[in-house]
Amino acid sequence: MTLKAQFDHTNCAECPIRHRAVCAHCEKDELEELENIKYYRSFEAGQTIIWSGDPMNFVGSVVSGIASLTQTMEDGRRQMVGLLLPSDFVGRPGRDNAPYDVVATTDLMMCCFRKKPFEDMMITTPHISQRLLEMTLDELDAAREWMLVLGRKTAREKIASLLSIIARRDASIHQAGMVAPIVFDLPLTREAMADYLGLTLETVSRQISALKKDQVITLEGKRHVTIPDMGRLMEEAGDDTDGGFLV
Amino acid sequence: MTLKAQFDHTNCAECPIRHRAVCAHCEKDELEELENIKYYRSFEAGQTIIWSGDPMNFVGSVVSGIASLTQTMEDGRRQMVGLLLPSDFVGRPGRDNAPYDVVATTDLMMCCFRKKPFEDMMITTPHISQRLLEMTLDELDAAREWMLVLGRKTAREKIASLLSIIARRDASIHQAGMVAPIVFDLPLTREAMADYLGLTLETVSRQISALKKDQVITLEGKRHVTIPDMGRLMEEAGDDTDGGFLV
DNA sequence: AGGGTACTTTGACCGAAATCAAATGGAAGC
DNA sequence: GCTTCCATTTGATTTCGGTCAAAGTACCCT
Repeated sequence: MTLKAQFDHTNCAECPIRHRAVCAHCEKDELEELENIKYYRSFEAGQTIIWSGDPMNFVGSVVSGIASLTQTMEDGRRQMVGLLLPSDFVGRPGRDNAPYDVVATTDLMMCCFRKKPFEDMMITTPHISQRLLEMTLDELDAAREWMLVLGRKTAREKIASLLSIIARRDASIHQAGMVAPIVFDLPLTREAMADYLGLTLETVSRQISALKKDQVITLEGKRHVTIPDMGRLMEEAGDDTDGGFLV
Repeated sequence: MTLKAQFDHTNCAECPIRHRAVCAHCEKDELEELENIKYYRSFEAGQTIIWSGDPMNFVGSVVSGIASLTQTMEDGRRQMVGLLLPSDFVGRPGRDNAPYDVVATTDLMMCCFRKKPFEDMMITTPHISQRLLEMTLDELDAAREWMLVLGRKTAREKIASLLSIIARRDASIHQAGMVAPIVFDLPLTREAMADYLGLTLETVSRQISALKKDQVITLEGKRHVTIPDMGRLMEEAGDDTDGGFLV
């Protein structure tokens, strides 16, 4: 595993998520302590990392790639309840069993800590729990935003909302402004988008076709998206467009 | 205000939410410090406590009554994104403006702290931020459960889910088992239930009538509900019924 | 008692998204 | 090149919940 070997030699100081992850507030000495208990794990696209109900013996951060949290009903209906991007945290200190399936949506690299040592460190290192609190509050806000999407938006608005979320994230990573056209690759299949938005994959496909026809977006292939006018997309999403950026 | 006077003299030791609220982990001395900066505020049913976008200069705990967090789109579509019960925390340390409307659903008593002193105390008192982290993680779980309801459940299942949530909460407060019939009053109007579940109030009304006809529930008046068989209700909610209690 | 007002129920009809079904496209393997 | 396997698109039809409309009910308030 070249990938794994490469990461084994990475130290925290040059970690790409150093300033955003659960370790963001840590001092040098705290970071060294974390460094002693961390280990990297890689997963392939499609691989289930943790099954709902299984014991969780580690927690960790997404370093690269995308993972999703999904709930499934007995009859097979599925709802994605979390989309985990680089720097996002997986697992809950103090909990033994996973409440959701965690699935690698793309190839994925995670920085893991065995749960017990991490929990011990949380008690002695307020910087970690403070950062985890910030991140959890942000996730709660995102979940509530998402509840509005699920509960009240039309299929077209749902698709536009998802696209604008991905576009904004991409723009923030690439430091680009919102003026020029935004270009990105969809990291999700139509089915995953449907699970995210509480739709069927057919409806997702139809609404993407409709947005394309109406020139809100442009598609090259199935996944490569161009947003010529971000303001237009946000109107389609039903989001408040005046004033500026949300959150 | 007899109510207010009564609460002014309450000390934390005899507070009904002492062991569940953000102060739950505090030691005696920490509690005294909190006591110095706390003040009570009461609100009437229907009163808006905070408008979305307004500056928030306090945070606090619900002592009694129910409040709700609601998001509203420009065209008036509304989605409830949080239901705040006694001991739940309102506000986010480190944030200046409210992201949602906070409305008193019933008459409400809150234990408030001005934001700045509370934030200062959070830094010096890990017990507070640790407890707030626990509570926020619980809220995040609840929000994700709710996302499954909003995204994938039918109208009938949504109503049954809401009833079972309220019934379980009531049962936990009254220490009652799940064997005997459960009886409670709905703390929400049909419209508030619709806002909670992403439905219209007409659909809520119809589905409640249907559950009544099928003897899943019994109604006296519009609000007084009896659940003869909790297992049956949870089946109707589409929840895993085998094994036992969720969460 | 009467008359608001707010909440709730019920009915008729419509439409957006689900369901069922088939075709198309694209990448991997042989 | 051809086949296989997925992901995706598109079409036809159905259905659940929304919309519009009208009553019904309970609780205030003089």
